Amino acid sequence: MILIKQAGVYVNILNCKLKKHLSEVFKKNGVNLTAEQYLVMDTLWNEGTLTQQAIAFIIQKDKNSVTQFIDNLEKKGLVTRSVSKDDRRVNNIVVTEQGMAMKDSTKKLAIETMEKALEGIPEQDVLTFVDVLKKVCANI
Amino acid sequence: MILIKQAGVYVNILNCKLKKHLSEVFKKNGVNLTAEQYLVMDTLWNEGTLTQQAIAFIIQKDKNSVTQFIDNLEKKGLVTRSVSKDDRRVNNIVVTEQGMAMKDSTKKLAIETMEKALEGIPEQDVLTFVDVLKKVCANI
DNA sequence: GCTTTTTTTTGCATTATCCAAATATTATCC
DNA sequence: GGATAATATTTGGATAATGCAAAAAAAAGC
Repeated sequence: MILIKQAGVYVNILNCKLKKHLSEVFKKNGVNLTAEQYLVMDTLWNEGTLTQQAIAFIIQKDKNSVTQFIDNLEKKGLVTRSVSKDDRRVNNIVVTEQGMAMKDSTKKLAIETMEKALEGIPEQDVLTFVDVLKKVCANI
Repeated sequence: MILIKQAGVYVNILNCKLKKHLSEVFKKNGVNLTAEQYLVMDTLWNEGTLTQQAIAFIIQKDKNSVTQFIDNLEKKGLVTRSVSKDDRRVNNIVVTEQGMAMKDSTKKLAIETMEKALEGIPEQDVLTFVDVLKKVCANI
């Protein structure tokens, strides 16, 4: 019972710490991205060009938030909006050269940060952890 | 490797969903609290009167955030600041009658929300989940 | 007593998120 | 074909969480 309540509390605390920590690691290494902006960039790096709606679906944020993320990433020159030829309501979000140039090093930083965070935790427990995370996401 | 990266992503998504969902449940039941405000109230309900610094330590937020949480809770009439007699720099944060009146029903709502979120997940996995959450928090 | 430390506040900035309304475009229905 | 509905995105306005730096007030140390 107590444990159940703690789950929510620790998810909150952990999220906060992870975001802050990742920001610091990025900053130290000259990467100017918030956690959410990284989320978007990583999605684009993995999936290629996507519409804003598709991004919103994948990272499970609402459309207004995505509009803002793209605004900020565009200001930084990392992505561009390109109106779709098929449907002119749609923006295709394309990673720029500058955005691609930082891909490998930035991904590496993110992975190293998570590896350090998960240090000393048995692999099986990490598997369970991610599995529960996904299931709870689906439950809500 | 992919899995490790996912952990951070899902912690972010889950936190967002949990906060939103809890807000909705609270709202539906006439409880006017954000997730963070609930965190503070729950801490005070459990521990009794605390200084702002103690609250910040327990919920692991910074002092400025706590100042704001207390401001908002005070506006809602749920807590009061009471200058300590021992050390006049210190505010003792006291839950008001109104704050105490909502304790049981609000706690119940929060627990039920988490129970639903964890529905269908084996108890052993929930234990591992919370254990990993705590360990990762400690790692950062 | 003077300096340092501690607790909290204040002001200011950014970011994430939400809601509702507006815009532009496409799809549908009669 | 033209009115209407649906879709993708933007905009404006709001709240909230967080961060940083400086200020204020009180206590502690020497």
